[in-house]
Amino acid sequence: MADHTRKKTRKERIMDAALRIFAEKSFPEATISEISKEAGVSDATVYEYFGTKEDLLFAIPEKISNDTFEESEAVLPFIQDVEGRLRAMMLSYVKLYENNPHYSALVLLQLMSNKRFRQTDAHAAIRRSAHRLLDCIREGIANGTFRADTDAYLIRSVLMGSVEHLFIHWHMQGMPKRDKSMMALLDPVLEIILSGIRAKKPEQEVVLRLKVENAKTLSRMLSDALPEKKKGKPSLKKNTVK
Amino acid sequence: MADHTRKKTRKERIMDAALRIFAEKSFPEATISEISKEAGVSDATVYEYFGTKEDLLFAIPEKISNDTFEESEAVLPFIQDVEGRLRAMMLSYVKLYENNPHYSALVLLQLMSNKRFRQTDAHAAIRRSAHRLLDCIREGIANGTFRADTDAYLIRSVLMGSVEHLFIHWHMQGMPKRDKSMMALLDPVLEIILSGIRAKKPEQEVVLRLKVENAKTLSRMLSDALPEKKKGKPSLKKNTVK
Amino acid sequence: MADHTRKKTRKERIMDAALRIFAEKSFPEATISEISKEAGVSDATVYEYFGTKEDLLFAIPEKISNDTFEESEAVLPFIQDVEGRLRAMMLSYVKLYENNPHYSALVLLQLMSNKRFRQTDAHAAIRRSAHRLLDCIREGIANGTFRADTDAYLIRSVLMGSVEHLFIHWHMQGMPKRDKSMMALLDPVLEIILSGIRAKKPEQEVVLRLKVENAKTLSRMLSDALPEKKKGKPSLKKNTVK
Amino acid sequence: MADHTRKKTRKERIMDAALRIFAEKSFPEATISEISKEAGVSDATVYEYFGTKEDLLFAIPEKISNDTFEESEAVLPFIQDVEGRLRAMMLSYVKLYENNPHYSALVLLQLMSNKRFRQTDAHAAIRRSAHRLLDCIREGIANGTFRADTDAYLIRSVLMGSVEHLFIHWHMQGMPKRDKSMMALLDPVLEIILSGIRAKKPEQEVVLRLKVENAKTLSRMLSDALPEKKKGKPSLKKNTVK
DNA sequence: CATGAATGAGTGTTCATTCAT
DNA sequence: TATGAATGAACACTCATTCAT
Repeated sequence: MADHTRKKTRKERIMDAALRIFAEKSFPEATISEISKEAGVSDATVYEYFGTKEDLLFAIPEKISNDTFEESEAVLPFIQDVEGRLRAMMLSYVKLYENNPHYSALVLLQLMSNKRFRQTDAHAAIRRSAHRLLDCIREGIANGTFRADTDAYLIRSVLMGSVEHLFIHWHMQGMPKRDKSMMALLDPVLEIILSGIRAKKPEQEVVLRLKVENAKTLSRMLSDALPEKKKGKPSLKKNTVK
Repeated sequence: MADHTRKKTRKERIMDAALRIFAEKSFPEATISEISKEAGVSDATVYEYFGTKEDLLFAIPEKISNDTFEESEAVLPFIQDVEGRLRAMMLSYVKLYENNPHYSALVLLQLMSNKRFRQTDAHAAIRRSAHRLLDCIREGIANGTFRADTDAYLIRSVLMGSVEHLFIHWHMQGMPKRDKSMMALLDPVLEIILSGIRAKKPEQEVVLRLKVENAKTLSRMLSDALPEKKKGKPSLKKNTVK
Repeated sequence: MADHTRKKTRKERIMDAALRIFAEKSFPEATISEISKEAGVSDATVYEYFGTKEDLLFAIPEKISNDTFEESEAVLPFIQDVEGRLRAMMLSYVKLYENNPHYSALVLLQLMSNKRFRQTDAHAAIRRSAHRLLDCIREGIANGTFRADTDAYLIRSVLMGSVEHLFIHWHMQGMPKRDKSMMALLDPVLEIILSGIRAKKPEQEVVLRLKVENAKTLSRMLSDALPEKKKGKPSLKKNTVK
Repeated sequence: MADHTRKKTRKERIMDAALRIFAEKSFPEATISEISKEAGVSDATVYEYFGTKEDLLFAIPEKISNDTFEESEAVLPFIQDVEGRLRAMMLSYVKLYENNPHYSALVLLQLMSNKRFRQTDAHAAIRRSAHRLLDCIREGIANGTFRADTDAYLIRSVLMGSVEHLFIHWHMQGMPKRDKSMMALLDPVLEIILSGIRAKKPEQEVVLRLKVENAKTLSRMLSDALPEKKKGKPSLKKNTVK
């Protein structure tokens, strides 16, 4: 923080260049000498700091993901309600991805499908973060925020899949500037998904949702209805689709 | 269909081999000579049929996606309701991905992030298919199936992102055999997402959700209420989360 | 044999160039591209024929040593006496080394001390040939040609060490033309070494080595000796030095 | 000698490390940084003392061979007989090679075939030592110890080639511990070679090797011979083999 | 059509060596 | 004197691609 102005070290310059070039050309098509040139060092210097081209690749998310997830974790204890925490976590993803487009391109388009990356500390940090999301959803199920029949894994997949898909397409369209930032998409997405799994609170719902257009008429209807239908069970529940 | 038993042509053998090898090793790590060996032809023969290694790569989804989407399109006219058509389209994705794991690995893990692939006929077919999905969602909005304030793009992203995420993870875990096939995941996912955007049909809702425990009491309550509140609008609708 | 005039194949040209360059500059200092240039092919063509720089290195003695030792083996059955066979074997070494100076430089100065070369078929051929030498010496000991107390291993070391040393020095002096060819050195060397281990054949030796200083005295001594010792065998054999 | 306990200087530590590593891995495969690490100094420090990797290589035999040959030279004046001096010189080789296996591996397996090494002071010392050997053999010829027709160069080659060959093979078998030390091989080798070139001392030979088949006949022959040939020197000398 | 044979172009990686501190 | 940091210069090896047969 204090050294914002400090001249970047060689190592940082190399990682910055590598991130940009790996993200834009893909790992196999990027060459060490292009990276070293952009960083203003020699090829050999890259190998001073990173033993291997792949080591350099993995060093990037290693640094970023650790920084990010530690940061976001710090905020969580201050948020009480499950949905709020869920939103905070998703927001940290979205912010990270939006503020570091090269990073998100790298992770979403290349690293996620790299087998060796999945054995990396960086990927472990990502997994840890995904696990917290899962735990949070489970807590929501346990405390009645979400319906008891919710499949926590599936919800997580829908949540992360949605965000990832939005970013992947954003990247594939060349990251167009949009009036709404990517972050503005988060709440609608969350609302769609969460509204699908929120536990219904029945009594309240009657109270809340009842909209009496004409009380007199209703009163009459009820009176009329009473003698005839003892067990007026106007059906349904039709909750499952089809 | 009719030629199931016919001996595969050279071209088909090459494409089959290429699909498997590209999917398993990634495009840059696959070599023409490995493919030609598996196909039982010479390197040079591969170049007889496909001008370039990349041409061969793109020829694969070209063929598959055209076949598939034409097939699935044929069914749609027979399905009247929007949700049914939506489900049919999603199902055709899921079936394709699950039945052709090499193909889904190739498309989801490699091609999606390939810039040149986006200028391909194969990608055009994929876009067309994605566009039909969008149209269907819009139709649902127009005909009142979905809420008027639904963001069709967002819904499509959530739908496809969920499915893609599920398949990507399935691949990255080595495509484990699961008791429920991937297809069984579709309905829960759809239900979560669609239930979040279905238009509430107010009258029905009153009818549907009202559960009158004691009609007499209610009747009395209403009578009591009448004189005081002419326009008894017991608040509510509180639809926004939190 | 019949195709002496035939144009050399690429493979042969590569091996020829490699032999010369490896011998003159040493294996690590030789480069593939120098070899390929001299052979008139591309670098990649070298790798068509030889998987590795080291494979190319080992392919050279592989070919030569097999050819040579089979050839020399063919003559041996026609030579009865042990010394003659020994000489024939040594001669085949010397001829090979002298007629293929690059080959002898390579083998004597570089390959002999190369650990991986010792696991090679070429080295197996060399070992086989060295073993025949040993067998021959042993046979000489068994049949009385050589003294019974001869250390066959040691003799072989002395024989081969002598020849190798002579060639190493010949090479290190830049292979000077000499009035006597290297082959002319073989017999003197053999004579020195073999004369050191030949079993003495008593009768002949008497004739040959007798030097009578004083015939009268001897005559008298003999006369005196006659009655007593019919078979005067004045012992001796005293063969060990010192 | 006096400074056995003194802490080794940087320079010595570097040379010790270099000797071991050059010998074990070969010069081209050894790296400066491995050497400097083993010596406990930095790469740059190596270059303080030795201008070049090759300079470091040549500095090692330079030091050792000077030390050794000066030492051995000191003893020679005390040995009168030629064979004794020859033996002393050969022994100093064998001792040096056996007590400093790294050194002998380096010299015999790598330096001997290095052209630039032959322009080195170290090689000059080796040549000087080889020259003394030659002088000694010549002296033996001159003073009648060795036969007049001995080829001094050839004898030296046989002597040194034998020792070198034995050591090379010892190294190539991984320097096995042997019941007889390498030094114990020297005398048998010397005996084989020298016995092949020793001048015959006639009297002893008569006494030792005389085998009289028929004393009477011999006696008569001698009597007959006496008047005619005062100094009957019956032929002989037939020294060349076959 | 099919292919064996050939190669141009390229890249990751290594290390001896330098030099400012 | 000692060295940490930096690099220039190489080199083995790979592979998509071509083309004569």
